[in-house]
Parts: sequence; structure tokens; C-alpha cells
Amino acid sequence: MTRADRPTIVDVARAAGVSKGTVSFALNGRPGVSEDTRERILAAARDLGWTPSTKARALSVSRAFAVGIVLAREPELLGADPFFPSFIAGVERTLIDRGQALVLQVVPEAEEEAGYRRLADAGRVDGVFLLDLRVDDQRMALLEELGLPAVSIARPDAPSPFPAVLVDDRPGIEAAVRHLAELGHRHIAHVAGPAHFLHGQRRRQAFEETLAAVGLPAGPVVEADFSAAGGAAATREILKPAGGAAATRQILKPAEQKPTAIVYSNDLMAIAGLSVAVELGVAVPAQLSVTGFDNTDLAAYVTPPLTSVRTDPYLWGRKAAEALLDLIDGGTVDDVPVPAAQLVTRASTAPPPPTVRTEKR
Amino acid sequence: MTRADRPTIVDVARAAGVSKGTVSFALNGRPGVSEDTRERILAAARDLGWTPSTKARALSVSRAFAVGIVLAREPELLGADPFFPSFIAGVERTLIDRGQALVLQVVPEAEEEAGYRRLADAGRVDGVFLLDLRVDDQRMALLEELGLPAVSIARPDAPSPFPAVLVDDRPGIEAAVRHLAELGHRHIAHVAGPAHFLHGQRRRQAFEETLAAVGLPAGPVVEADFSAAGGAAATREILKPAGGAAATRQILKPAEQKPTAIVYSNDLMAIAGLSVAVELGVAVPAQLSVTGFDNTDLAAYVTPPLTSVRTDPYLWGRKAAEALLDLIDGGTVDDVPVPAAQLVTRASTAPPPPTVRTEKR
DNA sequence: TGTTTCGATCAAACCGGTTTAGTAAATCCG
DNA sequence: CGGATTTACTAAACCGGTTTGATCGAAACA
Repeated sequence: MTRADRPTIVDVARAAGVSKGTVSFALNGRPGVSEDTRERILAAARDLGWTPSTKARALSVSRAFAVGIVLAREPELLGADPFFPSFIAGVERTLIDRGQALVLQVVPEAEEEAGYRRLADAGRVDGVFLLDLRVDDQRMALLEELGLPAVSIARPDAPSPFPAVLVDDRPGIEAAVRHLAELGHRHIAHVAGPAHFLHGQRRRQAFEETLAAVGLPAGPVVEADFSAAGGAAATREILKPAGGAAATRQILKPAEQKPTAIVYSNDLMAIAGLSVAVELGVAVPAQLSVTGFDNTDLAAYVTPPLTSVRTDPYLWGRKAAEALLDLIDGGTVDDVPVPAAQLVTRASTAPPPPTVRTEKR
Repeated sequence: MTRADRPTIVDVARAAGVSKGTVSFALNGRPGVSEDTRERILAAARDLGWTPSTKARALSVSRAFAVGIVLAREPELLGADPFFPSFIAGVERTLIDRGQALVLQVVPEAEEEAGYRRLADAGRVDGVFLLDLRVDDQRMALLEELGLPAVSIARPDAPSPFPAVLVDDRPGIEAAVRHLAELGHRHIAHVAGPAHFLHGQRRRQAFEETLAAVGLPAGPVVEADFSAAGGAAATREILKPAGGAAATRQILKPAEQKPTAIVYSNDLMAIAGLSVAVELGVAVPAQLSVTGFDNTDLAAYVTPPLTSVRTDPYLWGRKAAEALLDLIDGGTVDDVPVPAAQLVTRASTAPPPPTVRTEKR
């Protein structure tokens, strides 16, 4: 009935007839062990089914052999975002190969800092990923104080002591706007993500700059929160004749001309927007073109199929993990380039209606 | 330039003028320490900003102070499923309060067993959650072999040595079917999840049993894979006049009568199904009623808003974590009841078209 | 051949906690 | 008042690895 205790390094040492120090050397590929002995040790380890205890290694080399992610998003928003699962899957691909684990922490927004402190103080992780960068993000300073190496997804807006995976949302938005412009749209609106998020802000910037670059007038921008509800509300605001009280959340001066296209900063809001259009009797794409961002699984299966920007979070995850592990190992790590996002055109974008088109000159 | 090393228990002991054993006792609330000394120790610890090293504790008490989840799903399916983020958020709520961490492992399906072994052999976790139960699931045996405590989400189909959170999808599906039956539908179809998943199987069973219970004829059941693409294909199969080659994936004999309602086993497939209906010129809900499952964020924002079954994965996560930690602490843990899922009715369900209705007798 | 160098190996210290065995002083008891 | 408990605490062992310093025999050198 006695539970077979896991073998330890001494068991292996005894079986191989050496000291435990030698076993350790043999296993870590250190010089100073004869080929003969090394093989005997490896064989003994295999026979006993021995795996070094991470706990013991962690203590003696003061490493956790784990990296962390602190997520301060609301679960509902997480669930709707295809980014995380793919990113994490990519991260794991790298971690598993290098014997590391991923410690996840999902916390209410107010406890974000506490989350990082917990990971650091308890020595649970050797480094972290920095996601959902914000404008003037305080976390870089926090992590430096905590002495925790990090890799950020996208480059922060201030000089950062940490390497970044150079994710850039701008080319994706730019492609969307140019695509619409080429179709003949002259009045394009944007449903932005929260301005305090760097990616929300950058997508919006890209929207505005590209409009200017192709010589179109600035379009209305409504800030929403990346949720379906937010996307629906924003769409209503854009499509409805600006009622008195409704103008509250409008950020830019409304163009006199009602937009013939809306660039959303994620698919979830775009899909919600499609429904609002139906409800208001606005045909998509005949009267209104719509683009999303993320190229969700669902994008190709809504009516009409959604033109969207395809990104590659799985790849980002792999690259980010490689960079972080190299950094932890003491290497000097440069920013990591990644391929630009691609626009996937589907039926939700088409030329603007002729009537509106006529007015455009 | 010397990095201030983190204080250890000896530093605290020295500061308080006691031995490190006493510090340990004081901190763990053991008897045998005078109130006086205890306070002096706690004060010293606070002053030095000392937190016990998880690594050291882990080694000496052979506990990881962490629990694990191994996910063998494809990232795309994960991304579309609102279950995981909410479940994990619930788990964290409990874990954080009890000083535990969550180790996540996302692996290709073929490496699932290896994933559990890695966690167990390296001693990374003290227990795991068992998600996505399958028919004749081998993992219970594996975990028992590995000596890893577990809590399963839903009760397995075979006697299990582990406690379960008694999630039951059947009442949700039953409510959906009854709702449709009350609206007057007589021919109802089901788009099922993969039959090798227990929840896929059980939702299907509930569908079939409820039909029988309310005296309706068995409806066609098409098995899909929970993805948008799968949902679209299944819908096409149900709505199209059964073409020659198309009958391949049809599981039940098709009812002679084309269905006036479809019960989907998740929202993602249901939303994809809505688009297929539009494409085939079938009006929802006028000609076809549709129900989903999960009550996704998006459900209320598609056209028409989707009647769906609301579940509470956040709660499940909290309860599951409590049960697992109690189990790890050596308690005897019973199965944990949770409230039944609720049907949320929206505009995607309505009475069947009169023409069809006439035929029903 | 005597000395040096080197490679292979071992014993012991160490990481930072927990836990057990032991001790001195204080308290109890008859 | 003297022996038996109890209380408060310390010293040391332990968890299972890694790493350092010392040892020893064989090969290299003078």
C-alpha cells in the first residue's frame, strides 16, 4: 500500500555507482564526466524513470522555470477576443520545448499591480509578457522595480528597458482604409477601441493618417470598448441622424455627409455593427461597407462575410516566448520583427451607392 | 550597484532576535510562540518586506502551490469559446485568495497525455482540472496513475475517483426544446457537437429525450465540430433538400418534413447558421427558429438576436478550484452542485410559419 | 624518475524554507 | 518543596537538486 515514492537523484547515483554531483554533471552535459560514466548514469536514470524535481532545481538555481502573464481584462472581453488563446498557444509551443511552464493570472483591473507583485515576490516566474499596452503604461517601471524581465507585445510609447515583439496594427488599418478608398468611398467612419490602449490609439491614428494620405476628408471616429454592445452603440451613433442628446460620445465633428463605410477596430464590434445596420435598414455592402479586425473564426460566416484584417497571434506568442527566455538566460535581446497584418477582403465591402457617389465631388 | 537581495527567513530571524524555526512557527500560526515574540517577528518581517519564498516552501513541503489545466483544443476553437476565459477567471478568484497559482498548458491534441505527465513528473502542480470530458475518457486512469488529484467539470460517464462540479447541459437544451415546442414547432433539428465529447453527447441526448417527452417526432441531428464552419455546413445540410452526396454526415433518418427550428449546441454554430439561412432565403424567425448555447457576448447583437442558454462558467471555476484545493489539502470532497442553466429567449425564436403549421396534424 | 598537469570523481556546502528532537526555564501538583 | 509537565525556544536535519573545493590516479613533461 506504500505509494512508490518518486526516485531522487541519489537513487540514480546509487544505481550508477557514482556520487550525486556526478549525476548532476552528467545530466547537464557538463565536462568532466567520462563518456562511459555518462552513459551508465543516463541508463540508470531511464531505468528508474527519474526526472529531476523542478522544485529542487528551482530552489538551488533560484529560477522558477516559468514565465507569467497577468491579464487584467474582463472575462467577457477575453472570451470574445481570439488573440489570447492563439497567443498563449504560440507561447506554449516555445515553452514546452524549453522545459518552461506558463503561469496565468486573471485579475480584476484594480488588482493588476498586485498580480505582478505576487508573481515576483513569491518568485513564481522568471519573466512576464506585457500585453494590452496602455498609453503611458506604468507597468514597465513596476517590472523594473520588481527586477522581472519582460517582453512587450508591440513597442510601448515611451522608451522601454524591455525588448518588444514589433506588432504593428497600423498597416492593417491602412490597408482597410485604402481598400475602401479604392472602391470609391469618400466618407469613412471609424469605431475605435478605448483610447487608453495603445493598440486602440494606434489603429485610430492609422485610420486618420491614411485618410489624409489618400486625400479623403477626416471621418467621424467613435470610441467604443471592443465589446459587442459598444460596437452596436457606436454604429447607431454613426448611422443615425445626429439627434440632440446622441452627440455625447461623438469624438470628431461629424462629417456633414453620412459615412458610406465603417472601419471597426475589431471583428466583434463590426459584427454587432452589421446587425445595427440591418435594424436601421441600411444594406451592407450596398449602402454601407464594413471592415473588421482580427479575422475571427466567425468573420467568414456572418452576413455578409466580413472583410477583416488577419493577424498572427500564434506567431507572436512563439517569438515573444523565445525572446523572453533568451532574455532570462542573460542574452541581449533585440526587438523582434513580425510580418505585417494582411487584409482579407470579403463581401462586406463594395463600392458606395451611386447616389451618394454622385454627391462626392 | 549591488542588487538588493531579497531578505530570507534568517534575516527576519536575526532582526527579531530569534531562530529561523521560530519565525516559521510564528508565520504559520503554530502554537509554541508567545504573543509577544510573534508580534515582534511579524513586525520584523513587515519592515524587511519579507515574503516566504515559494520555491523553498515548495521543496520542503513537497507541494507546488499551483494547480494546472491542460488544454488540448485547437486555438481557434478556444478563441471562439467563452467558456475558458470565464472559467479561468473564476478559478483565479479562488486561487489568489488561497495563495495558489495556475499553470496552463495548451498542447496539440496528440500531446495531451504528455502534457499531464510533464506537469506531474516535474512536480509543477498539486492537482488539475479535467475539462472537455470525453466519452470513455482515459484521463481519469492516467491521473490516478500519476497520483495527481483532479476535479472534473461535469460528471464523467464512468465511475471516477475524483469529485466533479455537477455541470449539466441537459436542462438548458431541454428548456430550448420545450420553448420551441410551446411555440408550436413540430419539426426540430439539432446541430450537435462532436459525439466523443461528453457535453456534445449529452446535449444531443437531452435534445432527443425532450422531443420524445413532449411527444414530438425525432428530428434530424447533424454532428458538427463546434466551429463556425462546421455550424454553417451542418445548417446547409439540414435546410437543403437532401441532395445525393450531401447525405454523408446526416446521422438520423431525415424527417420527411423540413424542420422549422434548429437547436444548436453552441452560439458560434448558431450564428454561422443564421447566415446560411439568409443565404438560402430562409427567414429567421419567420420561417425558421434558432437557438444557441453559451449566451455569448455576441448573441444579443446578431440579427435576429439569438435565443440561447446562459451558463455560468465563472461560478464553475470558483467552485471547481475550491473543491480541488480542499481535495489537495486532504479533505474528502463531494460532488459540487451548481445552478441549472437558464434559457434566454430572444427574437430568433418565434412560432413556425402557418403553412407549415397547418400540415402538422 | 620526479614533478606537473589534467581529467574524473567525490564530499560537502548551499538554496530558503519546514519540521523534529532537544533544552532550559516556568508552572503545576501532591 | 521536589519531581513532573508545560511552555518557549533553539539547533540541526531535511527536501532534492547544483556547485565548489579537494582528492586521486594517469598522462605529460623535464
